[in-house]
Amino acid sequence: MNEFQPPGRLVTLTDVAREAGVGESTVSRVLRNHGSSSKRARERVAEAVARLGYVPNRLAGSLAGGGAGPGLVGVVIPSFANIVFPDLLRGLTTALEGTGMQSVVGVSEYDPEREEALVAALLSWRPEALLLTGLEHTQGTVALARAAGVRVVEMIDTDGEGIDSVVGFSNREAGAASARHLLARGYRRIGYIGLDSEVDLRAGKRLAAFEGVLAEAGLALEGREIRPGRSSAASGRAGFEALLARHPRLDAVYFSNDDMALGGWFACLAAGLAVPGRIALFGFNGLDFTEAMPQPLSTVRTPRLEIGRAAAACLTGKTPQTIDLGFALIEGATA
Amino acid sequence: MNEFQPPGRLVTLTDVAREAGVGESTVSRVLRNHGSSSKRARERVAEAVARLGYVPNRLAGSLAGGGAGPGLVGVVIPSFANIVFPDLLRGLTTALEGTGMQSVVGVSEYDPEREEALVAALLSWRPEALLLTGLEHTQGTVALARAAGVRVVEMIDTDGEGIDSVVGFSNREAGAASARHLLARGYRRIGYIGLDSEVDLRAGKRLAAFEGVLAEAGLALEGREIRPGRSSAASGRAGFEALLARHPRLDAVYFSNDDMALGGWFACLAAGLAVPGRIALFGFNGLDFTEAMPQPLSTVRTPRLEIGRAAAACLTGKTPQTIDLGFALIEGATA
DNA sequence: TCTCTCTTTGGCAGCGCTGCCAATTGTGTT
DNA sequence: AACACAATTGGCAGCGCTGCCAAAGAGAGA
Repeated sequence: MNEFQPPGRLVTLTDVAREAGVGESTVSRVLRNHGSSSKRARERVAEAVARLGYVPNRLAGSLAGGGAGPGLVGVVIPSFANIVFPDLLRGLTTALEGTGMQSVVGVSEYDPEREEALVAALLSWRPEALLLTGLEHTQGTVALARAAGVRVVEMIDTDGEGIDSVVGFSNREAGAASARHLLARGYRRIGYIGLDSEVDLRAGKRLAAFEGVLAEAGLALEGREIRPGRSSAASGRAGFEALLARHPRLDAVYFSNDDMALGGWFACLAAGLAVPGRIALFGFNGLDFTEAMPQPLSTVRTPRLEIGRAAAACLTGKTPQTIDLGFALIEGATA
Repeated sequence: MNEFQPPGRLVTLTDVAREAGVGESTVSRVLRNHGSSSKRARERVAEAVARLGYVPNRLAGSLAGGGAGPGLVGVVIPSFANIVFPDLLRGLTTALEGTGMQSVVGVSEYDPEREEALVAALLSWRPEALLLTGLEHTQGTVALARAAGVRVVEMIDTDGEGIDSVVGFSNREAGAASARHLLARGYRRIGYIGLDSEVDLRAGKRLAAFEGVLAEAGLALEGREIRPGRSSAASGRAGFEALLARHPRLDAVYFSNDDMALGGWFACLAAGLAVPGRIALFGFNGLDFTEAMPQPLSTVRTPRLEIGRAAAACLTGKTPQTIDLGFALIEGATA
């Protein structure tokens, strides 16, 4: 590498051209392997690049080429604190690997206004595509996304109208399936533990559908505990203990998330409550640990990695797509 | 928003200038709130921007301004699968919020070569700074990072020489402290369960220091189980069962990660082994769930969020820094 | 040897923006 | 009313690269 660069001025393509004794366009062509070039030119350029330690400037490249070549993908997720979203990114990154695209990530903290600001900020980097979470956005977000003229993929939820492409599963159906499962197992005095539905809209949809099924059976939630902050085992445990203190006769609890359910299970263990004999537990997401539990958690497995991967596939697609990847009800041993 | 844009041509600053009836430089100045401008100019520009739905092109802006204004930050993590790294990103993103900087994330899958390729790719977007994980990199990575002329922050590990800035804690000391704790509690027949140390180098350092302390006490690991794939409760449980089958007389197990330890605890529960009476469990990371367990897990809490936050602070710093954020040994109830 | 075609090459405009500078306008002073 | 001075403004070069095009070189065939 060249250690004699005056700091502040990086090696440019022009430097490489001079060093290699060829024209700029030749260097450009060789580097992008685009158009024809002689073997000799390719060698000289490669040498010069290595000698100078040239790193192309994609800002300039994308600007000049009108976004030619693989570029950036803007991604907005609500949070890093819920494992769901890293899982999404994991699937996405895996699938993006090899395309040369890089993701620029923004975190909205479940705030639609912040999401809008992030979308504007991300679009200013002229990404090739925009990935959002959920279907609910501000008008401004929708307008920005539409006007950007790039593929937009909304992930996770399929219950509603998308801007462009949608990849996910039906949260409503997942909630309904959970309720049907509990009813089929004979549970009637059911409680719910989750976060604010105004914040986690998908959990809100599941809960609404869950309650809908209960209502059809002439039942209602016997109690509910809405927890502040993020989803965690500690919060689930505290919520469970509080809920059970208020409603001692509950025979099942539906959690918004497996993390929370794990906390509930810990609480049962600590209090010596038989699961599911005394009380049944039902989670959501199908996180890894659930199957390792002495009694596997009854839950709904969501295709998080697959959503990320499918979203990546959508990005490059020519036409908008709507993909429902479904979910799987895991019977487990806790409900 | 303007719905009449011929697709493919986005609104430019020149369009805004024309619409507002002012010069381009005026628009530029107003938008960046840089230099002086009259109230009238500001209003007209704001109107035009709103009317046209203008989104600035930062590719052009950064190119022209020599990287002026808040830009991109390149981040390379080994994986999204280990909660540690999303936690890092969470801290980072939180701290970056409001600076206007956006992070471009690459995942190396613990492969140094891939890390090098990612660094090259990220640098081509001319980020303001580069965040790497750990201190071990290929020569090429180091050369690229050095030549880039930007702040480089290596996160998590402080056991060694950094390229520029370093934020983390001593993995060696964490391993040593864990061993001292187990020895002090009287455990002598100790096993280890973790992933390949060649892959997770930090875990390797912890284990080496752990074994070093045992050696000083005239002891050695009685057995070890190296698991393929990623860290998970399921893997921890399977590893624990396998290890205990081979070494039935173990009285304590040190896990490379709390996830794995949770799996071990599940195994004990399923097999009816008293913890820590029959066998003690010791984890690493201090993940959220550990404190919600009926017996809180004995572990070492690592300052993951804080590392992310401190790294963000380093980015903007004028001089390289080395920050050791330490760790906390959590006595818990399993060892 | 000469022409015709195909390959390879370099020059240069321009992507959208910012920095610089000179020109213009407005304000306060005597 | 004429002046100095500050605030505001627009034109234009140029950031590093790519696309286009015309020019030059290399073969191939007559």
